[in-house]
Amino acid sequence: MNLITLKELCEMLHISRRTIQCYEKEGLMVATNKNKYGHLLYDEKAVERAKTIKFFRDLGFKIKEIKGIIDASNDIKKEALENRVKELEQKKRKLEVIIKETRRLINELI
Amino acid sequence: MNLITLKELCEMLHISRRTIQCYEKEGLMVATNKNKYGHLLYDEKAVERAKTIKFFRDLGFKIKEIKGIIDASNDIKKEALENRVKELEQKKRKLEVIIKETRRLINELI
DNA sequence: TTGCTCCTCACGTCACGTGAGGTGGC
DNA sequence: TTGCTCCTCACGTCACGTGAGGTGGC
Repeated sequence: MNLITLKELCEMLHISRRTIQCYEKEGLMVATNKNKYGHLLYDEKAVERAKTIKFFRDLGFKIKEIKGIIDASNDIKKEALENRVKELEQKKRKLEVIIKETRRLINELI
Repeated sequence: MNLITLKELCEMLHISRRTIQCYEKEGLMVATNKNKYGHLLYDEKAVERAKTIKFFRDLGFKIKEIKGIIDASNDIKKEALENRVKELEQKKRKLEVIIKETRRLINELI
């Protein structure tokens, strides 16, 4: 049972202490334990949980939405992910359009 | 001098009344006038101003950043826009990566 | 004792969203 | 008088950011 500290977890996932604190307050995850000094500790399962939450966040899901799908069936997860992929592709197309528009504007600003 | 109402401005730009109110409170723009009933009115210059602000917002600039560039020289604007385009392309690449990852995950969830 | 790290609140931030309470013409 | 539209506050929201104040080992 390898336990890591909150700081190590944050460095591993490239997120802040406050972000993890937010996940915990919303009930999305819990620290595995505390050491004798009161420092928060996380085991591998907790680390995986945090990674999953971050993955959903990167996909643009809100914390409350994540609460609704992270422990749901594969069918529900799959549907949510498929819908999200469609939205992300929409977003990507919009990004491409605005990048082009901006390029044009930059050239006009010579 | 064609004046339009706040509602018409909002419909034209596909943004909310509250969004315009926010731009105005931050000092980014002002209503041209009010009619005798106190309704807010905007002339073509104000409409163009609002369009420009929305364009910068779509590009991801914060309101305070917009305050710093909207009335600046073309050189300053150009630099800000070029930096932003680079960031948007970064964002686009990240989006592509996460879309692929999600597709892979969806297939694993069969 | 000093410096360093961690912890737990809790207010701040950003760009609006969402009423609340009031006005004016029809 | 009723219904509809607009207006101006101002609190709420979301996901953290940023101290504040305190603890414990070295």
